[in-house]
Order: sequence, then structure tokens, then C-alpha cells
Amino acid sequence: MAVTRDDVARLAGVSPATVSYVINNGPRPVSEETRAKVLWAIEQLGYQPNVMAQNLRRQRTNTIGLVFTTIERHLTHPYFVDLLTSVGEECARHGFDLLLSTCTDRALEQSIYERLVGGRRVAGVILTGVRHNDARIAYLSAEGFPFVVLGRPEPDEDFPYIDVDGAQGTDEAVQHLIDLGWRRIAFIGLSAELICADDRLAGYRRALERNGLPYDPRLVANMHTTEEAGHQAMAGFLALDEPPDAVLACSDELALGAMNAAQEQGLVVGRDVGVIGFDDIPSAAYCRPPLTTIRQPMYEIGTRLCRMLIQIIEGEEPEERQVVLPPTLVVRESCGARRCSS
Amino acid sequence: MAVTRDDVARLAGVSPATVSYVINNGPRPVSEETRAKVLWAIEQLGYQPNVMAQNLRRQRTNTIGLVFTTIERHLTHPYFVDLLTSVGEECARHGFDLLLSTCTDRALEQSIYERLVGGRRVAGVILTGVRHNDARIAYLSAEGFPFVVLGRPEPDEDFPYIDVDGAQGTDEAVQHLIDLGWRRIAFIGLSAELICADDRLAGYRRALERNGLPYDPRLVANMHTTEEAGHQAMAGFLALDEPPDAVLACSDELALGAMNAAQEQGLVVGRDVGVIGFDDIPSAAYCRPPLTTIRQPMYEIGTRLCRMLIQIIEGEEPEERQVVLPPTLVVRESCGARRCSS
DNA sequence: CTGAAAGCGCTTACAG
DNA sequence: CTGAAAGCGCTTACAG
Repeated sequence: MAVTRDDVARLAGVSPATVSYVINNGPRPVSEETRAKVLWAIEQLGYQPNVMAQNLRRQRTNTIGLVFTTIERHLTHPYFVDLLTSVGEECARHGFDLLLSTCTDRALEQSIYERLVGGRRVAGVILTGVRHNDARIAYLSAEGFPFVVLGRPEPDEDFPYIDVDGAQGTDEAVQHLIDLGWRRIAFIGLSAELICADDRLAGYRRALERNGLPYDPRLVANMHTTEEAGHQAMAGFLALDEPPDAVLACSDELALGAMNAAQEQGLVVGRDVGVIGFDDIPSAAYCRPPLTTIRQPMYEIGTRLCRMLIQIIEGEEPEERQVVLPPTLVVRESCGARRCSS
Repeated sequence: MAVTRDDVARLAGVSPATVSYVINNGPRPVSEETRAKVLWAIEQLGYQPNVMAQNLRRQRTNTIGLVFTTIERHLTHPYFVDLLTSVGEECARHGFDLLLSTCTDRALEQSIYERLVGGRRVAGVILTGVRHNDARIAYLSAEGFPFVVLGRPEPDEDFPYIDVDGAQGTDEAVQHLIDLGWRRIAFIGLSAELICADDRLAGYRRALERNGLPYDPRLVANMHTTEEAGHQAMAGFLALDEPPDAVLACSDELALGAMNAAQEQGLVVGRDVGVIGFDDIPSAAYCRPPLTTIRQPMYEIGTRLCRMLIQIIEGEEPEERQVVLPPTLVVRESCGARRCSS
């Protein structure tokens, strides 16, 4: 059995309340002598306060929830590791714990959030992969529960978020392709239900238009972000009567799949076809040829999102509430940058 | 304010205890009429039991703890994503939550565990990266707290674990190199404090000896598993009077760094020098040339470890207690397998 | 079949 | 400066 506050009180010869006051180091004055006795007893017994009891009594949990969705054993977001690392570190800095839930089936999603939120298992949640008419956001808003979001809302919604300017990213990427001489540029977008999918498509179209290039819907696909999907989409494009000479994919996994599809047809990526990805995952630097890609500062985003959420939980006014960060185009060799420099 | 059990009782016109009995669906008989009233009231109010209160009263938490160590913003274990995914899914299957703690500084490690364990924040923990004389294991054993370990113990210790036979993996890898004609094989091992580092070194030496090849300590390095470290180790080897013609690295990140170091010196990997990694991370399939590597079934290990831990927490006899799984050599092109087939 | 009551391990106003 | 007491939201033996 674990040692409790009462054990400490007994050994120290004081009341249980006094033990609490010493632990919490609150405003209440405690004599040095009493404090010393209590600290000694705590040391002796190796006492640690029961966190559940503390939380129940204090009516707060100091725990942040993060639900990640897996499809076929895979995280659906390639950036998840950076997010997790930064959120975890920021939580630790503020004395918060991080509760992770896995969601393998969309049908269960709502019940996971209801348990976490309604059961007061966590004090706030971080949402990723926001969708159109997202039921999670409707629920959290209705409950008045603290949450922050990775990604922007729809126009009629208003909540705290941090996002990367996806349109700027895809616009710059397309411009980069055009500057290098590619003219027929395909687009492998994200699942259409995701809000950020619109944004990225808009940047793609904007850049085409600005350069007087036509928009051809046959050159646009919406996929879940896996390598297989990228392969499939690219194979489809290459089978067209007028195949594209370049492709912009909305994740590096999609881009890697697209590269493989092109290579299988004997095309040399960077010479016969240009490829750009999104995210800058580790493989992007190591694949052949190295992948030009749009980098999102995920570590920084995780840190700031977490800080924002904790401020909201604590009832403070958050220092920042709605942030859009610029992405960075990381130029490597997959769209022929090297060809130009030679 | 959240709705409580008493609100439900009031609305349903029954005692609070009855609400509990309905929720817990226990052995106690409840009339259909009463049950219906209670369920109706729960539905009306959107009631969710307070998880902290339940846990405190039941004297258990249904939460599993996983502490991951970050160095310079990076997870120290490349396999962490697979582990996390599988553990998360297995937890969900059993109604457990997963609590993640970040440890950025070894000095804080002990206090993290003390809070988690002593504070009864979690019901059991999964340990990774076991070290010689690991203080965490000593602490958990002394507390009699449920834990399982990814990795084998030292000979005098006895605890539940799942491990991959690292010696078998490195032995096979070295044999593979030798079979392909490489003769002077370097070894980039893991941090010497890790128990699994010994194992892998032993496999390396065993294979050399069996083939009548000398063991040269100048060809052995122990590194943290980062790409930079791999680069540094390989650069050191290549600067020797008698540089190696092949290298076995104990993680793919180390191997990728080693490959880069070799390529910087103008060597063609797979022709001038053979490289093998460990883990089979995604980049291993995409790097150039694709990396031959030793694959660990991490997803499966996570699932089984988690199941084992939950059985121990529930007081059952675990179906399995100490498991050693074989790794698989995934042959790609970095040690010249293709050269042989041509 | 159902209710009143004890108690999980704490925090914190209240009284001295 | 310190203690006795109420209560956070539940579960579960005990009594009817």
C-alpha cells in the first residue's frame, strides 16, 4: 500500500492538514520547526502526494489531451513526432501531464472526446487535422471546454489556433517549378474533408493563374497521405493523354510515392519530371534525388500551441490567440534546381 | 460546472447510489424501470462520470505511463513512433489511457518516475532504453510497482520483458557482409551505458571470430544514435591507416550519417564500401542507395508489451513474461547485394 | 430491488 | 501558528 498524508502526519506528530500546508507551500505560515519535522517524515517515508486525490479536491487535472488518429497502424500526420516532442516538453515545463489517446475508427472519435472532456480526464485538448463542420469543435465549443487547434477555422468559426500559411507554401512551390521551366503541373492534395486542403489548392491555383497557366482538374487528386496513395495518383496522371511534367504533393509521403511511380516509368526525377513535397520529413533529405519540399516549423508550433492552451486553462488571457506562420521552401534536387546551376 | 452523479439522481428521482449501480452495470440487480429512468436522465444531462473520482475511489487508475527521453529536441529512439502507435492502440482496446512524459534531462528522470509511481498517477509503466544498473528498475522493483521492459535485464535481474535478439541481428549482418566479400568491417555501436549495446557488439565479434577475422578495437565506436554521430564515427574510421571497407551501424540514423561521410570522400556505397543499419526506419528504404538494415518488429513488440503490463496490473498471470524475438535482415543495396546479382 | 453511509486521499476555509 | 471538519465525486459493503 502506498504511503499517505496521514502516515506522514502520524510520524511527524502533527495534524494531516499541516502536512498539506507544508507540501503546498501556500500562504499559510508554518513554523520552521514544524516544517522541518514534516519534511523529515516525508523523506523518511518517501511520501508522494496522491495526484488523483489532489486533482479531485482542487477541481483541476493539469493534464492535456492529444488524440491521434491511426489508419492501418500508421499515424495519419507525418509531423506528429515533432509535435509530440515539443508539446511534451512544454507540458513538462508547466507541470502538466500529456494524455495520449489513439483513435483507430472515426466512429469512436466522439466518444473518446466525451470521456476525456465530460469525465474531466483532461483540462484541455489540442486538436489536429481540422475538418469542415468538425464535430469535435462543435462539441468543445458547446461545452465551453479549453482547446487550441493546429489549423485555421472556417470563416464563421472563431477559436484559438496556430496555422501555417498553406496557400503561401503551395503558391511559392508552384512558382518555383514554373521558374525552373516546368509548365504542366499536377497537384496531389489532401483529403478533401480537411480544411487545410482548400487552402493549399487555392495557392496552387493562384500561382497558375498569375502565370497564365490553365487549371486542369484532371491534374488534381485528393488523397490520404500515404506513399501508396501518392504512387497511385501519379500513375494516374502519367497515364493521361497529356501527362504533367511536374507534380506538387501536399505531403512528403505522397511525394515519395509519386517519385517512385515516375521512376518506375523510367523517368528521371529532376530532369524529366519535377517533384515537390510538403512537411520536410527526414526521408525528404535522404531520398533520391533529395526532395524539394515545403517545411512547416512544427516544433515551434507545438510549443506555442501548448503554451496557449495552458494559459487558457489557467484562465489567463493568452499572449497570442490566432497565429499564421509562413512555411519555408527547402530547395533540393527533385525539381531540377541543380540542372539550372550547371 | 460539470454535471455530476447527484444531478442525474435528482432528475431520475432515485438515490445517487442507484445511478452508480446503473453505470457500473455490476452484479447488483436493478429493475428495468429504474434503469430506464436513470439512463434517460444520463442522456438528458449528457452525464459522464468523473474519471478522477472513480479512480480515487476504486484505487486504480487504468493509465499506463511511458517516459521518453529527448536530446536536443529529438527522440532518442528512432522506433518510438511504432511503439507509441501500438501501445496506444492496445491501451484503447483495454480501456486504458496512455500518459506520456518527456524527460529532457537525465537528472530529472528519477523525480518524474517518483511522481508518476508514488503519486499513483499511473498503474504501470513501460521502460525503454535499459541501462546497466538502471536506477529506474531498482526503484520500480523496490516499490513492487508493475512495469515491463523493452530489452533484456542484466544476468542477476529478473523482470518481464520483450527483446529482440540483437546479437543474432548483428551476427547475421556481419555474415552477410562477409559473404559479399567485405573483410574489414567497422562497428558503430550504441551508447555503452545501454545493455543492448553489449549484445550487439557480441554478435559482431562472434561473426568475425567464426570467420577467422581479427577484432580491431579501432574499428569500434559507441555513439548516441544521431546522424551526426554516425558521420563523425565513419569519418574517423576512414581516416585510419587501414580504413574499413564496410560498416555495421546500430541504428539507421547512424548508418545514414556513415553513408554521407563515405560519400563525401568520394566513395560509392555498395561498391567501394558496404553499409548496414539497424531498425528499418522509413528513410532506410528511400535513401540512396537503399539501406540494408536489421528490422525489429516494433509494432508487435509494443502490442505484446502493453498486453503483458495490463495483465500484471490486473493481477493476472501474464501469458508471456520474457520473450526474445528474432530480428530480420532486410537486404537492399547498400552493401552491394545488387552487385552480386549482376 | 433500493437507500443511507462510510471512505478513497487530499485542500482549504473556519475557528481557536 | 495549528487542528478539526467539510467536501471534491465517486463505489460498494451494509441494512432493509
